[in-house]
Amino acid sequence: MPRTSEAEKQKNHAKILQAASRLLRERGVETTGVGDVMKAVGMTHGGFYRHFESKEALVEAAFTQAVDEVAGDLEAAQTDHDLASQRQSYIDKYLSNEHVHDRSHGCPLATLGAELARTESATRTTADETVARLANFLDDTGDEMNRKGHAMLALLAGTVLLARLADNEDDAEDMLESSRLAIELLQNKWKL
Amino acid sequence: MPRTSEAEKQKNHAKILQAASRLLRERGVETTGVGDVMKAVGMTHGGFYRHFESKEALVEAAFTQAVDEVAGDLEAAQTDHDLASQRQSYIDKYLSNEHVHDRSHGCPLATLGAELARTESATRTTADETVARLANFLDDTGDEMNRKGHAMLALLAGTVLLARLADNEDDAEDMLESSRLAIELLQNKWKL
DNA sequence: CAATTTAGATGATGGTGGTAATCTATAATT
DNA sequence: AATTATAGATTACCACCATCATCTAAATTG
Repeated sequence: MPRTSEAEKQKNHAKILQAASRLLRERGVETTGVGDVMKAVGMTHGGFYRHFESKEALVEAAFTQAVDEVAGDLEAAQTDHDLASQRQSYIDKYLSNEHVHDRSHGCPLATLGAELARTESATRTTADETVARLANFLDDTGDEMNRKGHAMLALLAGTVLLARLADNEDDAEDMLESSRLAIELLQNKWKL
Repeated sequence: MPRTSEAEKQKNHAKILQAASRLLRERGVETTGVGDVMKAVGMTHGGFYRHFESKEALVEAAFTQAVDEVAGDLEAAQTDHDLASQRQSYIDKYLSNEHVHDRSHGCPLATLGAELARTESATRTTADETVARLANFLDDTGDEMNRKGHAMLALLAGTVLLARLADNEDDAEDMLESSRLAIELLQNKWKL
């Protein structure tokens, strides 16, 4: 059957990346095999190394892809009409039931953060940069360190992390509501 | 060499649990093997199944152990003289550099939460209960759902999660300082 | 169109990890 | 003291996984 055209190769590359971006968030880095990813795109594991040098390279690319899916438009949106409403929309989506239940499309920091923190890979550095990007998107009115934005992001990520532990739908929802109130408080009463 | 006395077996059991509690937090569940744990206590993997029925049973016991190490005295302390200072001390320790850098003795929710959220194991339920315990320790003045306490815990866990991604000591410290300010705000300005 | 390159399939390799079987020396029991 | 039970060591087994070698059919090149 092989070989495929150059155009098709690029499509397949994108599909692998997409599948990885979702599967890694869904099942974690260590628990997702190269073969799983390839199977998800309808291919066998053999062709993988025509697309990526190693699993680690895939993880890095997929993480970046996940970040871009979730946050890629944020900076672009900052020149748009209503930045405040864009921020609020992001917060609302972050603190939604869908986000809690669908890891595969959610924030990669909440899902993979702990795993990445254990590594010295380039992916961890990417994750670190993502923290700054998101924090700056969430707020840029505070001090130079943007403490307000960082605190808001920590609250968001921590909320989803803990809400995903609940085996009860209502508990998860309470967790989200708690966080909404806290975010509001941070937004309105942050001094300096 | 075998066999050892009943008393020694119990000691070894405790040592295995302790090593697991630390190694799992340090390296994660999926990346820590039964053999690694046994090696850490100076034994070979063979004897493991005299102590635990499976790796999953070990994980559950070790997680509970980690929780008890970190939070076990909290409820007991609530009858003590100065609950408020005890809370503040807990928060200060949580938001410390040592906590960020020493995963092996830190809060298991921050380290293992994401991994546990993917499972349906008893350990996840334990983790869920731990959330409630800690939230109630952190605050009990609010509504019945204890939204304030839950928001505070989410902020704490999220902060440490993200601070551990920083490859720069100062960035991590800024993250912690941001969170301290936010905690203060939640403590003082939470309404209802 | 002939020659060459290569995307993806198949299968092998080496390593690891969880679990079970067996062994042995010592503790517990009678 | 003799017997029995068992903690921990050794070894084996099986499954999984990352990576590589090889094969092939089709795409690219000239």
